[in-house]
Amino acid sequence: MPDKFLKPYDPVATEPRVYAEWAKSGLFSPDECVKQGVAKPDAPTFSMVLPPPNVTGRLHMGHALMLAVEDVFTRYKRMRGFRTLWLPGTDHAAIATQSVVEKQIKKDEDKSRHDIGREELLKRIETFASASRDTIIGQLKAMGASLDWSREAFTLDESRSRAVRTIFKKMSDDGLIYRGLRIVNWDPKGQTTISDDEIVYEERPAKLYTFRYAKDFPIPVATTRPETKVGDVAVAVHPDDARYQEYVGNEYDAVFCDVPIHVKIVADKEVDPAFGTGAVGVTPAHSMTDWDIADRHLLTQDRSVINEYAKMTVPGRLEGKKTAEARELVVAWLTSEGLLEKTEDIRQNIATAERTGGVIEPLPKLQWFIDVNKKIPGRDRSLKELMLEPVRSGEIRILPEYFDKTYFHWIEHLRDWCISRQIWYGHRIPVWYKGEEAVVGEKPDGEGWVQDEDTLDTWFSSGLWTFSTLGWPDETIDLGTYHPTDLLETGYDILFFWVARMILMTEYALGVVPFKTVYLHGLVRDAQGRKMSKSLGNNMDPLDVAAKFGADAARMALVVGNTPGTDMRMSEEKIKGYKHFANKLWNIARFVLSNTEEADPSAALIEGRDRDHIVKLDALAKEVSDDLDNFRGHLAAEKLYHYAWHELADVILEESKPILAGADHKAKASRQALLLTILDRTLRMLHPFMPFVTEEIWQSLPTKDAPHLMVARWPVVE
RNA sequence: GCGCUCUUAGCUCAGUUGGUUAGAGCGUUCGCCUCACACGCGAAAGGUCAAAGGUUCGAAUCCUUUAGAGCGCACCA
Repeated sequence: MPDKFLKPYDPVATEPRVYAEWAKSGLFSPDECVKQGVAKPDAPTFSMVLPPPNVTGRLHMGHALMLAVEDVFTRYKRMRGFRTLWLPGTDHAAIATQSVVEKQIKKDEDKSRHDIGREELLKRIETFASASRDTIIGQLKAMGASLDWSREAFTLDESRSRAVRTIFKKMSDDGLIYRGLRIVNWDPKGQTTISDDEIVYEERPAKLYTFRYAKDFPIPVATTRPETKVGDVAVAVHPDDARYQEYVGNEYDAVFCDVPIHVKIVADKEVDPAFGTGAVGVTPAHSMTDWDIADRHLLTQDRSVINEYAKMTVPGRLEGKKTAEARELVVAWLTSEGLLEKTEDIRQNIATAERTGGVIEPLPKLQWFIDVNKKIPGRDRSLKELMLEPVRSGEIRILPEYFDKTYFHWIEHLRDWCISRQIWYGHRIPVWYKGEEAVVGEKPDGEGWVQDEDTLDTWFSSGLWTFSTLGWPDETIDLGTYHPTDLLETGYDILFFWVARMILMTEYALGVVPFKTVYLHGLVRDAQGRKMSKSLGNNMDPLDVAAKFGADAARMALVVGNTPGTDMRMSEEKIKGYKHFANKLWNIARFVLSNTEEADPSAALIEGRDRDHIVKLDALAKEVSDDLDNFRGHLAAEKLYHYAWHELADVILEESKPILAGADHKAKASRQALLLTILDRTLRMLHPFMPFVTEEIWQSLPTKDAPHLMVARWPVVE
């Protein structure tokens, strides 16, 4: 028995060393597995892409969960002889990354991005992103992730950029991408548009004002934003509302707080007769629904009264004022004119930008969109239908299954996807202008071409991730071999952001699904069930956890009993429990090795009642394999834990003591072979969950039949 | 408003398609440094599976209703 077993297991000293040995072997790569004979050249494949972490800093426990689950399946498939690819990478995360760097610059130098300029800002972001990437890669390795580093990708590298340009051009040629004036979610703080999904609603107290535009105006109107009323072009009432029917069609002129307005009364079914006065002042330029109402009634839509800095643009006393200030001025004016009828306190949901916290100001802007309803030429289907079909048919299976309802619900309400952003970090829109001319795709030859200023929504490039990472648009061997991928494992919180976009992009570009199964994990919360966040200071850093308890312990704590789709609570206590388990394995090995030093490990020696233990273990192996085949790692882990501790240690080891000390040599030999066999198989099955400690022990076993446990054969009887 | 999920031992959660006395971890109580392990061993207490009704030979598991909690989407004039 090696001396190392005389001391308790030390994960901190062991884990980095073991990882380095794996990395050196090259066996994270399926090509190398084939070359070294641990996978057959024609073996079935199992492939997965790593959801690329944002290069905004460092990983949190949610990432650790993702890594643990994905590595479990990866290692399992690899041990079962699949040509297994788990492909790593990072995401440039446009807005998120830029806003982190911008904040830092603001703090350190009190400068805005406009003070610094596009080129310089990009340089700084790239430096930051590259440092983040290094940190993140270190964390991925510390968690034991068996990722194929030879294929590492980045959403903004040249190969991925080419994929982005290619698909943009294809979509544009198919008429699916268009540029149009629409109401967008403008974030005045971040100075960019954001998508509907990047909005967070915050409930705040607000005041609801009931007023008339003028003394002779027949209908009182309720609003929480009096300052926008200078942009009104109509008043909408419900078609069935008896109170106002006689006025529908009438038009009125008024001067509202120094601003001349022209208001028409229209009937629209969108109006809720029970809210306020049942009459809506229609402000097309600054409200999504009002824009649509104006659209239906052919009213002016471009009556803009607020600019990108959330300041008023109308002449008179409001000019140049911030909206909040303007609101007070309008209320004061209404009061002095005797037009204000009522002020009520209400609770209101305010749209804010997820990244910057800025209050969203809906503005009409010229933006790039993807049309999700238009039929794709030659396919007789819209992008929306492409997203719907594979999930509906079961070609893509979402786990837990109930999430497909959420998915359908979201798609049904999906509107055209605004893909342009007014930030600098990201894929620049591949459209080139010269005078009246515009060219989509690669930069045309000749002088004087200017590229579109905007960048693409970061999800545009991450939507390509399963195939851009495999070399698309080139017809690479990787693409043919590993795509569609088998499993996509990610958090349910990005089902729409990312999973749906991947299905859209892949179905569109390749006409196939990006993955066959979607495994959605839940959120990792703190011991009290709160979300982990910087402001609460309850974050756990996976590196700290690994340093304290070992990555194996952290992985087990994250995996055992953690059903997909369900949030979990994490605590140091829990992780500590699995550190103890790693030590338990260590001591089991110590016992077995010290009692079998001169023994023959051949399983053929096992006889009599000892065979029953093998039968039991075979049954467990079958169950665990079945669980893993069906992505029930949480059950498999629990069963193995229970077996190792309460069967192997508590029962088998205990009953072995008298046999090993006894005089019956045949029984002793059988028992010794049994112990070695069971320990060997248990370690194999635990390896996907606790790769480090199992590898470290297995290296000292006489049953060792491969260079690494990582590529040893999975012990299941077929 | 539309939709989804959850409610199982003191706490945190499992329980795969309905099938024998409902499980685990932590915690608690009692006894143990027994030559693998005190990061441990042995034993014990603890649950009308939210409530009511239904389907069934049989329900924590399926259906209906109710109550409470959480989440998503929409609205938010």
